[in-house]
Amino acid sequence: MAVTIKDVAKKAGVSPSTVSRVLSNHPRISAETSRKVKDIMDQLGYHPNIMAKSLVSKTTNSICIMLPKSAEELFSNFFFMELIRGIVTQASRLGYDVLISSGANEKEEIEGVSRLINGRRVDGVILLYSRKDDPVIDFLHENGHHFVLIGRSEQYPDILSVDNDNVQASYDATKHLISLGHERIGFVSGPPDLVVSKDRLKGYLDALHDSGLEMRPEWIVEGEFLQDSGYRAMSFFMNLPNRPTGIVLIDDVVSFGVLRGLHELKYKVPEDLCLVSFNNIPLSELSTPPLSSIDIGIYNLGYTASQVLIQSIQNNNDKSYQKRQIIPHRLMVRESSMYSISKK
Amino acid sequence: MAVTIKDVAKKAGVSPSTVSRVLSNHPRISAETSRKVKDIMDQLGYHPNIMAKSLVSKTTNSICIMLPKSAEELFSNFFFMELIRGIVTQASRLGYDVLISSGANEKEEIEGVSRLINGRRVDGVILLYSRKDDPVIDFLHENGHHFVLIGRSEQYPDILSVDNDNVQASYDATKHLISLGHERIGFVSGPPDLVVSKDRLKGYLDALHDSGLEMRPEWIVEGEFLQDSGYRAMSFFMNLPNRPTGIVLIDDVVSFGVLRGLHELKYKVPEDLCLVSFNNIPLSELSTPPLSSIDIGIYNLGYTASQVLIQSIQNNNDKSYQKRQIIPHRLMVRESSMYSISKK
DNA sequence: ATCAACTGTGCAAACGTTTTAACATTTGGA
DNA sequence: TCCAAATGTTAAAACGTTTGCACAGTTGAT
Repeated sequence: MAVTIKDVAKKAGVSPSTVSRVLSNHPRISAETSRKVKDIMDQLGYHPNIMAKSLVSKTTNSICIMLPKSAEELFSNFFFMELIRGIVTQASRLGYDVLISSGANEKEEIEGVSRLINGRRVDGVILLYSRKDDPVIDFLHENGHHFVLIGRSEQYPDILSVDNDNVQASYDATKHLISLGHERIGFVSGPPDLVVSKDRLKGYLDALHDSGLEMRPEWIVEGEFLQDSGYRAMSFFMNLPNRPTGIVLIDDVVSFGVLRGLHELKYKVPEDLCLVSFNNIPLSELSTPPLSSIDIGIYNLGYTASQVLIQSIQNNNDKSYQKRQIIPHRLMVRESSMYSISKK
Repeated sequence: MAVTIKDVAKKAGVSPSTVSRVLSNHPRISAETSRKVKDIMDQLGYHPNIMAKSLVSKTTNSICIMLPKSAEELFSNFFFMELIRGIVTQASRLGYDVLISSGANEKEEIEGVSRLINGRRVDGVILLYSRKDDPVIDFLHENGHHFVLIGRSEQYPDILSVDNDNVQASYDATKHLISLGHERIGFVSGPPDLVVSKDRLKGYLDALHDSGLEMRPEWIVEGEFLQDSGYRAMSFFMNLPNRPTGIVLIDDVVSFGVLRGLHELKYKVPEDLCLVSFNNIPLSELSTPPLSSIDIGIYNLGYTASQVLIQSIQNNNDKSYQKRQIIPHRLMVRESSMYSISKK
């Protein structure tokens, strides 16, 4: 059917081994033979069978991405697509293919990843999230598979990971409000089982503490990465007797919910409430008013994750490289936080 | 190293063939043998080697998605992620893995897809876009590969494709404005080399024609799927002597650009200009005012594309199924178009 | 009792590569 | 001139499956 290495060999009058060596640029092949074989390949339209190659070489030149079920959420769409773009771009540059796997729950996720990695279909895995106590991480770690985590693991501090300095980023966002004179600052967090929620909360608390500002439990609200959470947080905050004048939010989409609510209730942003959030998705400069946001370099996170994973696959033993990569963040100040509080 | 079918066979005291047959639920295997072999598999932690299986069965149980370089554009992020989710979900349900491929230009795209499909790494391809005269389609069609197009091909009308009835959808959007009394209606299109731009333009023109309304060339503007295009179209329209009172736009993100411009210039939506656009991305109900938009069922497009492709792979010969699937669309009327023009 | 059909299993070839070891030829230093 | 090293190529085994064919044993209708 398809043309194989044997067909090429026969037509070129050499052995299959020679053809194989031409393919891999083996140093001991003469220039003449190489030329001739390559011509025949073109002529016959030869394409190496990747499966056969993988079978014998025990390496697949592909990696897989675990897409969490939470990718269904609104927030995730931009974030994950951007991550995937970064991953695919760098992987492809390094000659790797990318598979996407997903599962409806943790059990399915493990089954999927196990099938792919134990079935020798992929050489490594990228995890796009970091839950606390994640059994998928347990599985990969215990069995010594190659993987990299986008985010941070509390269970295994020394695994390969690519992350932002979320504590610092949140510290920066909070300090930004403090520098504008805000003294009552709220925080809208994400699901408590995500490490990122914890880290950003810590940065917020640190900043308050360092500035000698009051921290009140009722100024901290938990939610999802959904605009509804923002809406609800807004209602809650605005009804407090001594309400915050500024808030830090875990994600831009949550901010959109807050904006919508404030608009409905005829509040003004930033005069009545200042907002700073995370992720700097493209629409955050399109909202009314435009949102101040911490750019976390999503594409760069994905790009670097590919890089790190493939490096680890290729230098199986070499432990010299950095285990944990930190992608720099950057506060984009826009109208939603441009309001100074004058002290009375 | 890893545990193979032979290890299982030896331990179970049967032949490798029997183990293989247990794996594929061959009818002639006795219940007792099957039980025993399966126990041993669990005990040994056996996982079939997918590569070896593919090599002999000449089928990979995977498909690939060609991610166009335009995925870098803003609009695309939500759209493509949603498509991918649909594709991956259905593929995984049918036991297929999904690979993502991309290329910086058409040449790279063809090389990538050729390597994967000729290298027998994937059984079929899903194309996420439909350009006019696309060489990737030429390549796939000429070589008789399995593929499905999300969109429509002008070159090959009878290839497998999943699409909306974009002409009708655009007709509906335009009719909606007409039914509110609008008589001067503009259209903001996308890049002219995309089939979808052409189809939506046609629906708009048909609707005007059927209602006996005037069509003016200056009311039709071409752009990209970017908010900047919307901004520019807005400036252009609002400076016309006899400007439109309503416009149909190729994409929600373009509408965001229009909204921003109108807001800056203190125009009111929908009073000064009514908007209806396409795709109904989640943020379109969050904008001020919320956008009227045609929901095209993005997830469903992806889901169906998987379904159709895999069906075609599995029934290689059977030509009985529908070549072209149309996903229903639905107009979501929101505030941006809720303004009737009274006849004078 | 006979034989056809069925049931359950094993043997061995095949899938398309890579790679080890071996071989033949050439080169060049002493 | 001789031998060691370098160069270029090949034969054959291996990777882990699937599957057509063969075979033995059982069943059941005549």
